[in-house]
Amino acid sequence: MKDAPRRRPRQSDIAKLAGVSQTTVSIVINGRHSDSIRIPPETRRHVFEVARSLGYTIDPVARSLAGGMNHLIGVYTFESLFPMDHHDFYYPFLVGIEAAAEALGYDLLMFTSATGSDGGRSIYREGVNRLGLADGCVMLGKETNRDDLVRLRDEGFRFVLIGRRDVPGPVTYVTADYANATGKVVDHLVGLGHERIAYLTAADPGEPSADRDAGFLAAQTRHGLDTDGLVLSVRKEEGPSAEEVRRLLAAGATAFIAHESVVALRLLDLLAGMGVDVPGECSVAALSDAPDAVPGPELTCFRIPRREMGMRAVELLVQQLESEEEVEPRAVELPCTFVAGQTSGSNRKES
Amino acid sequence: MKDAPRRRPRQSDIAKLAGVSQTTVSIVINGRHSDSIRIPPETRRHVFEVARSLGYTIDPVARSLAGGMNHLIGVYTFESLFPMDHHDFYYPFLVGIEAAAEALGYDLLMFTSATGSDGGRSIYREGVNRLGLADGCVMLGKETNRDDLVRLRDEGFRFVLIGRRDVPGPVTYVTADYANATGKVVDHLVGLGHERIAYLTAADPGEPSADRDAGFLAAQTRHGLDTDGLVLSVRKEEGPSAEEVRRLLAAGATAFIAHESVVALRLLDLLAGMGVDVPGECSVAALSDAPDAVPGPELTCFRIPRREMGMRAVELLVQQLESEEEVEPRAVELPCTFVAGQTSGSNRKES
DNA sequence: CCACCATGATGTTGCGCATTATCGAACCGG
DNA sequence: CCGGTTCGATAATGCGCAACATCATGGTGG
Repeated sequence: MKDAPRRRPRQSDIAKLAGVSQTTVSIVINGRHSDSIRIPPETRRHVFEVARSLGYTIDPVARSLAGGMNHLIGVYTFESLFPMDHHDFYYPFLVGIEAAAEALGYDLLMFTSATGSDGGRSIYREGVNRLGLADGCVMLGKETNRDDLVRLRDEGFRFVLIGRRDVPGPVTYVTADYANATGKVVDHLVGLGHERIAYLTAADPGEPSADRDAGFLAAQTRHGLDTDGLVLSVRKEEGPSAEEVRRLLAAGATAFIAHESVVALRLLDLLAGMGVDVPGECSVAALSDAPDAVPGPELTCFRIPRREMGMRAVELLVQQLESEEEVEPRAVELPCTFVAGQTSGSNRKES
Repeated sequence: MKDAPRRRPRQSDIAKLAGVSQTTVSIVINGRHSDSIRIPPETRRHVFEVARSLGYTIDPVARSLAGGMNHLIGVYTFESLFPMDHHDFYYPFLVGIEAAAEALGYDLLMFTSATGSDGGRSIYREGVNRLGLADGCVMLGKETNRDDLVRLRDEGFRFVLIGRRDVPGPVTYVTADYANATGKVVDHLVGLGHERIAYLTAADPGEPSADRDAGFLAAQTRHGLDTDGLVLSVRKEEGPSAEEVRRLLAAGATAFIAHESVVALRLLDLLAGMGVDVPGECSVAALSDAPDAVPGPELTCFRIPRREMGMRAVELLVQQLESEEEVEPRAVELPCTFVAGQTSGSNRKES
């Protein structure tokens, strides 16, 4: 009894059965009657009944085409969206993005096909911009291609970045206030009596690192700290060597601040290996959050409000999309929350 | 220099600029030239160039309406897609889905807006089926609404389920072979000399639970086990009570099998509290995987191949989408891998 | 009895694309 | 020089819906 693939019922089907016009059906279904457009309750009920009996559902595609917006927010990442190792990195952002999108009635379009043959991702593949599928886009990830971004904006495409980018011209982005948060960490250590603070900055550059550096510099000036021989550039993958740590200790360091929590954790291991007690003899702090499920003492650090950043990004984007006029690009900085943790204590070495 | 909100370029724009017809543009863009439809490479290149210079992207909505493919795979979950607590549950599926989609050149459309006012999700909200935007859909989650699924299928919408569903009529789904894996766990325990095995099944029903029960039943028959007074129905949220565990021990249980790893973990705590040594005096096993980042001994259990399930689901779906004729619905069962773990040992109580 | 207005609709158009059915020109053998 | 064939394209149509402009009817006041 399998008849030809049953077509979905359309408004015109309802119209025919109910003895009204397709226009009327549309008005009734969308509840668009008002003072100027009147459909008596009786007719409305009738149309609804027929619609129900047919199992009618609006075709979102046709509606979109007629109306303009897809109600789709693109999510674009420059790396794989669901990586095994970055697990804890993207996830909180996505949680926020999903929550906001859901609240605002948008669906999420995750771009995965944009991967080039070289493995790297690019927005423009064969000159075609897949992103256009979405009404606007939230962009996430570390290695943003500036040229692509500029081109995107010049095409009039709406997007919001998560993470600050120094792009020529105005863009809207949401970031965390790394500079301030860094300042608070320094304040904390200084408040504990530390005067010789070793600073392990990130070797690979980027705007977030720059912000942390700026925050540290400001705090350093504020407290009149001397950092002679106490600054070290460290690669995330390698961490500092034991030799380097020994040198910093020899230079009088009583506290360590590392950009990456991974580096801070490695530091803890090294110090333990040297018989240096943390936080008894020496304090360690990180300028980002520690991975959730890592055993060991809680780091002195700050939490990056990733969830909130995701939400704000979507909210800003939707605001842009739904306003008629051009919206001025905005930069939003969300505060980080300081975590005292258990790896910092008062300085016992009186200088 | 701010001009009126720039419209997206359309095929007709390209056509005008390139001096060809919109039809030609469509053919070129979609690479639909063949023996019968010929466009010389020169013209093609030209059209592509103009398209690129305009930053053209296909409008998925229009294309959809016209009956074409969007190269969009929908991902629909009956609960929040990125939940904080289910973190480890969905993620591996998504990893697999993304990988397969990327490999096959599809983008992912995550449906979040389908959440009803009651908080629960339904495909049909106010009679609107958003899913139609995607070419097909991968469906994920625990509380599938059977009626919705049947309706979807009858509308001719293509989808693949992750997780088995007993839906009237044929559907394609990918699941794990829980029955077999359960059997292997039982075999393992029996091999260690256990004859009195307590079985903690899930109180809230569902196909996966049923499969485990079936697997257990088969193994029980195979080994001639007596389970008198050893079967307990347990709610995941609560776990068994200390009293219940004591009763099972009194009934001679030397090993426990729990559906949920959470329950198994709680069991471990309870046994420890009673001074029962695991795995010395008593063994514990789970019929699912333990959360990754949970401290404590590794559970005897099996790993559900979530990543692979996600990949297979996408592959099956794309296969359906890209074949001309109707594809016979298929049920795929992927094997689980047994994990010996550290919570089971040989039975010391000689019976 | 007509002019006028409120009521309750309807006909038409177009969103951007894919598809179908054609069409003109060039070429080629006889 | 003409019928056929290949090559390279095109005009027209429709997908399902919303927006816009328009229209028939009946009652009411003058």
